[in-house]
Amino acid sequence: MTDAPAKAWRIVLDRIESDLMSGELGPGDRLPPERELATTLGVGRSSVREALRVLEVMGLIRTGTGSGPTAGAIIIGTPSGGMAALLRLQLAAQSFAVEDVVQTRIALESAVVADLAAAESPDLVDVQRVLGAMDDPSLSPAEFVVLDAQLHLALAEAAGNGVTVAMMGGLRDAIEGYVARGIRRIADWDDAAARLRHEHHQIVELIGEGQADAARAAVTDHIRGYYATVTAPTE
Amino acid sequence: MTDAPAKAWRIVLDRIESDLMSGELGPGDRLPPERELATTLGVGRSSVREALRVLEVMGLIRTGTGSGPTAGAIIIGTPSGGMAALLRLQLAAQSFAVEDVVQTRIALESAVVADLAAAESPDLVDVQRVLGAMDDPSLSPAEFVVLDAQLHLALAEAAGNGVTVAMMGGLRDAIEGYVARGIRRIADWDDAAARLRHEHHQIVELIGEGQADAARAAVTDHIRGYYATVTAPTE
DNA sequence: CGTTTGGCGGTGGTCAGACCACTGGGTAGC
DNA sequence: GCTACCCAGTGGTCTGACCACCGCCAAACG
Repeated sequence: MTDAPAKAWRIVLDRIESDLMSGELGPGDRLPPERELATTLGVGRSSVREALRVLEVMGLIRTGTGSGPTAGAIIIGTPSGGMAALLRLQLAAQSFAVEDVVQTRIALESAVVADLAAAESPDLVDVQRVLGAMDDPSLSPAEFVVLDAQLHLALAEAAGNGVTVAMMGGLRDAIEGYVARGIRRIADWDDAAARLRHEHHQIVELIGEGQADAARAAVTDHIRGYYATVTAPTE
Repeated sequence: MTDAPAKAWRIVLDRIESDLMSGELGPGDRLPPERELATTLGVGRSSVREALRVLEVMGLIRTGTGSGPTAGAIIIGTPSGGMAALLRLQLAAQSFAVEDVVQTRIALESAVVADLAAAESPDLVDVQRVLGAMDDPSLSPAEFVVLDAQLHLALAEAAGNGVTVAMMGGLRDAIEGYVARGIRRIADWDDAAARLRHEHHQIVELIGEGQADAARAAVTDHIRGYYATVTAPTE
């Protein structure tokens, strides 16, 4: 009873996780070849592959064919995509509501700007750079959206919290498909873009002035207004 | 160049995701049998299994052998575990820092209590129930920690944001292994527990009084103090 | 007639083997 | 010395097979 026969792929997953935690494996390291892992752990190669697939989708490893430094399963240093994939799938499965995702994004971003405003001398170089790039009036809506994403990510990165960066990126990625439909519906794009630009500048300014609460409120309004615009009634 | 041959398992994953978004598949539905999916999509069964494994670890489906209603791959209604698994693995891979996880938890929970305090008449029945249960002075540290987790989760659920609930649960789960070591190091457990109890009551009270900012500050101090205690120098 | 029991079909779980594409390095040929 | 080729090792995929498990149903039994 008590000893439920562990599934083969879970053996592999657990082993890799414990090796990661013990420091046996670390960022940049290469996992043993699939065939070797299989014989070592006493499971079939397909089971090993199922475990590696999970790690790959979660953004922990990168697999490459051939030989050389790029081949094999390599542990990724900076996480990327995993959070987005998870949120996107859960959103698709209706486990999450779009409204909740937006609200969570507000919670995280308002905390980010509040932290930045409270910081002694935040490093806003990247933020300022993207902010300037967005002032180009010839930007297409698609380009504008890309830069907008970069701007918000830059703010999170400036706060220095990797978890928040990953979550914010994931949250935004997950709802990108929903807002993309809305972007094309905006009648007066130039007007909307002008408002977003103004709000961006205002938020960064508030951060610079150390007004945490005001920055928090501005970001909340900014994000909520953004989604209100792109999800406005189509008629 | 442009037509990168899509990996077989990604074909399966994308197909299932699109079926989910189009409403073709929904919570409670059963996926086609692996063999049928394989022939339908023109891939091997092993590729189908790799995709399903990803969905399973992410908490989207539950697989069962045999026949009957519990057999096959069934889409889960309420997400669980996926976020925790992702965060735990990323933490193990040193992609995330424990400090960042704690900070993100503070950001989310402070937003939760602020929302609750701002709400007209929040439903705090579950919160009050767990709060009362924690007053039992005969609780062991392990039991106390379990109830503590329930309390914080109950707060998030009261706010009605599924994404935040999942993230908070995942964040807490991910660092559970780290704090478990610290719990046993607390010299004066009764003293620490008394302080935590007091802070819990205070936070709930502030929510009831609608003092959003004070509740936010109290939660921030509460969580930071908690982790400061369990990660205190061992000497 | 009611009950028990056995087999049957369909499901996921796993493994073994084979083949392919790709990459890098070593070697034979120029 | 340089070039072109071949080889070994890697992930990627498919096929076939076998097993454990479970519900269903019919046959056997009382």
